[in-house]
Amino acid sequence: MSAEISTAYEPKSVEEKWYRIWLEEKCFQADPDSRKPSYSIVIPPPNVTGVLTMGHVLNNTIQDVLARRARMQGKEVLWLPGTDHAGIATQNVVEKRLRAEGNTKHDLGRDGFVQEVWKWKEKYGGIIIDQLKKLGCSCDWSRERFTMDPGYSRIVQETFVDLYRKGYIYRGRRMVNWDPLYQTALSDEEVIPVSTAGVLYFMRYEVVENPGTFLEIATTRPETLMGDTGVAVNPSDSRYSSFIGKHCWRPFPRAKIPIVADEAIDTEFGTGVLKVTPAHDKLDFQIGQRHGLKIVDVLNPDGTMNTLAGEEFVGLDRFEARKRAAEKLGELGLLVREEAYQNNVGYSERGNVPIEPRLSEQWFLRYPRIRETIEAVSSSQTRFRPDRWIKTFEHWIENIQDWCISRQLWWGHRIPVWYHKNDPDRVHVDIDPPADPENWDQDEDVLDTWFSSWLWPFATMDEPTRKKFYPTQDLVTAPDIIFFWVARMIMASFEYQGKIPFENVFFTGLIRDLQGRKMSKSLGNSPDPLDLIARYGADGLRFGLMRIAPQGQDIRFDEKQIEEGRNFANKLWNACRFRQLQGPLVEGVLPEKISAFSACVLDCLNRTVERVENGYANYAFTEVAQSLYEFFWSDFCDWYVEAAKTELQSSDAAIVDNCLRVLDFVLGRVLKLLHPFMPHITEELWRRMGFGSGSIQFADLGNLRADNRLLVPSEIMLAKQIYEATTIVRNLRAEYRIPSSKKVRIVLKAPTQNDFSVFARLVNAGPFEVDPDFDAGHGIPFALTPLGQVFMPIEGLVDLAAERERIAKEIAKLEAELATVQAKLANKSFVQRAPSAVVAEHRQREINFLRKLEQLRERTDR
RNA sequence: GCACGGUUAGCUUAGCGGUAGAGCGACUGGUUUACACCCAGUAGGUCGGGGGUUCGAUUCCCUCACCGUGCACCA
Repeated sequence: MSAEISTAYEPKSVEEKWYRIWLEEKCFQADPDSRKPSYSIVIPPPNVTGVLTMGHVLNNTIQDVLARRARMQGKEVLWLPGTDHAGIATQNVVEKRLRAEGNTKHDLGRDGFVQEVWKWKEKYGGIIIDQLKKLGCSCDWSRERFTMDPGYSRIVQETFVDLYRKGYIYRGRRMVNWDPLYQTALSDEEVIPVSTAGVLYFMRYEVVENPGTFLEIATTRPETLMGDTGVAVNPSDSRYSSFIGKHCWRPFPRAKIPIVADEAIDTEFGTGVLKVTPAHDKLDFQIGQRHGLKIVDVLNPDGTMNTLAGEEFVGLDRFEARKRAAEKLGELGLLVREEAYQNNVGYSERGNVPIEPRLSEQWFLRYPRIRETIEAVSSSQTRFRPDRWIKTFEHWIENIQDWCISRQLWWGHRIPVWYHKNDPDRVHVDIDPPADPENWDQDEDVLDTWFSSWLWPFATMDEPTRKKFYPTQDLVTAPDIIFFWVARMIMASFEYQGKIPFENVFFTGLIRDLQGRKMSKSLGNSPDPLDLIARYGADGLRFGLMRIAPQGQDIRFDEKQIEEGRNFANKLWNACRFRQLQGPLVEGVLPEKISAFSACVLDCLNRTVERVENGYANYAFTEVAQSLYEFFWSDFCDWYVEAAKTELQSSDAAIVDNCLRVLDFVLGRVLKLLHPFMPHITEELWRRMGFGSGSIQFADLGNLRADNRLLVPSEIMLAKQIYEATTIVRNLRAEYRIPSSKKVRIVLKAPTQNDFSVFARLVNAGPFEVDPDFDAGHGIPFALTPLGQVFMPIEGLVDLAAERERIAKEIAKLEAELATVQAKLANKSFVQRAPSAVVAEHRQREINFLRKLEQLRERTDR
């Protein structure tokens, strides 16, 4: 027998111990040469700067559940981990450190800075990897990848070169989203619309040809008026048609600008007149193109005004300049009025500053394989779960714009393009530099981080690994990166592997706080998962979270739920402790000696296995966790173990023996079923109890159900009746305020030969009698149970009035229910149209109610 | 503006055509052969409002309100 188990489960040492052993035993390593069927999943690579958040916990717990279950199903499992170099985020972290030391990246120069980032990465990067280990993740760490590993980088560059040669990648001077803080272009996906309280300024421009006549114009951005090179109205707008072709005076710097007609002008908005600033607005740029307007850029890359804005504005921040421009308009008598105005302003996702539409030279990708990608998702070749995300996905991809893939950063994959020093039109696009590098300059930009992430599922695998494990089975991710990542991976996979990258995409919900707000650093409403692990254990955290994470629905996080997870682990621990105190394990349930209670618990187990399997089939992890929770706590601990306490005392050795066998059978199954959710505690108990010498991770999940021959319906029914009767009698005791610890005489008035020792114990009877001829005196507390009439003769307590009142209440309740049923049965339409089974069920209920009422009335009438 | 979710006991939620279920919290009682991270029991719900379909609607349809998310607009 193993050492005795302590009374409260202490996760810390157990979790650390097993994780260490799993790594030592290389339990998580995937073998491409294995003959077993494969199962694979690639981790959504967290930022190398990242620390574990609740989102990661949710995400990675689900992946671990899937991976561990697959392992137990006898599959060769690859869960491939790694981190993302996270261009802006990482560069920013290192720049901040430099600034703290009084340096800038320019002091180091490009190469020096990049080296500095690598140093930082080696020293501090990837903390999250260790945190994932604390969570128990069964990743194959021997295959950990980083998006800037030499091999990975090479694939990124090859991809660029290949797409360039195929004509998908091109360079162009275009309007892009400019982040003035980080001073780089961004893709459309990195711009977040934020509802902002602003001001709509109504100003007036004088018409050159009609002095004294003014056009009134509404704008939110007066600071860009120095870049106005035109004024536009809708050609159908009769208010302004006479001005088309004439000119306005731009007030400062004073200049004549043409009045043009353009369909894009909304006559309803503002005054119906638009000032056209082609350098600082996407729509204005298009209008400018159509009418040959000049482009005057009045902003510096950092969001301050440049010399073209005029002397008094130079160097002012754009928001300062806005105020100043409005003031100046006022001084000139050109500001008509100001109006409070709520509008959406595009913010940089990373920099959290308003982005600036800016004309610049950038690299763009025209997406490949769009049709195949739409088709793969629409036809469920890659299946989205829940499938409502298909619509979102289709809408995005059908309106897709070319992807701006260049970033003005130093940290990242440098664009493999060189320009000839003497002949700028000569470009060299290749993964290798030109043979005469001294005559060439390499492009200064790096690629968008997502341009490396979109290759993740296959760029992380070598050829033999791909052969065995690609495409992967499941991808688990939050829906907020459906465009950034999921869609693009499918396209890349079609282009380079000729197939889908994953069979299923499971979109988790977002974790919110109890007020429904997103968790964020600035709100400080995000609990630290490591702190939760320290207090509740990784298993408790995992199970608690999984039990409240409904399919594709956002999750209101409540620490109470994690506490319940810990409590559940403790319950499991103690149930095993109870079992261990009874002696060593006994394998195999014997059909001939099965008790009613055993049959009942095995029946419940089988139903639970059914629910669990359905849950997994539907990716309904909450359903899986919840079924296991209910079965184990309620059916097994509350009912079966309590019943077992009686059976284990039986003088019949066969009964004792088989009860132990059933306990062991169920516990073994429960440990296996729970292992994907609570890997550490189940491993500890599995080995400590002696269920197997090897790791539970590889225990066969094949046959979890009890043999149907054990499930005699009449026996199951008997157990259920006894349980129901137990509740009724406990209820009766409570009504009479008899402490649950106090033994009290219980008489079952029924002709029967069954053994009621379990019942007697469950209701804490002392003594318990079965007496078909019991002479029930008046006022003796009484209840109707499925076993028959139960009396509770209490010494010195015969309160006729109280008992009568209690029964009267019960009668009233029954009568109300009876009335409902009878009303339905009296309804001809119901009897005729409802399915006969439903009608029959109602008739049966009517009979049952009548029978009960009769017996209750008998008690009061006497 | 368009689209997709959600609205069930004080809180977190399950159910999704045929007697509304759980956990937490509240209340009552409890050191009973593991577990107070526990056990037994009680109270608490016109299932967001209105209309429709149906013998019957929390469940299906329409509509409104509110909350959330995405997309578009964003002068």
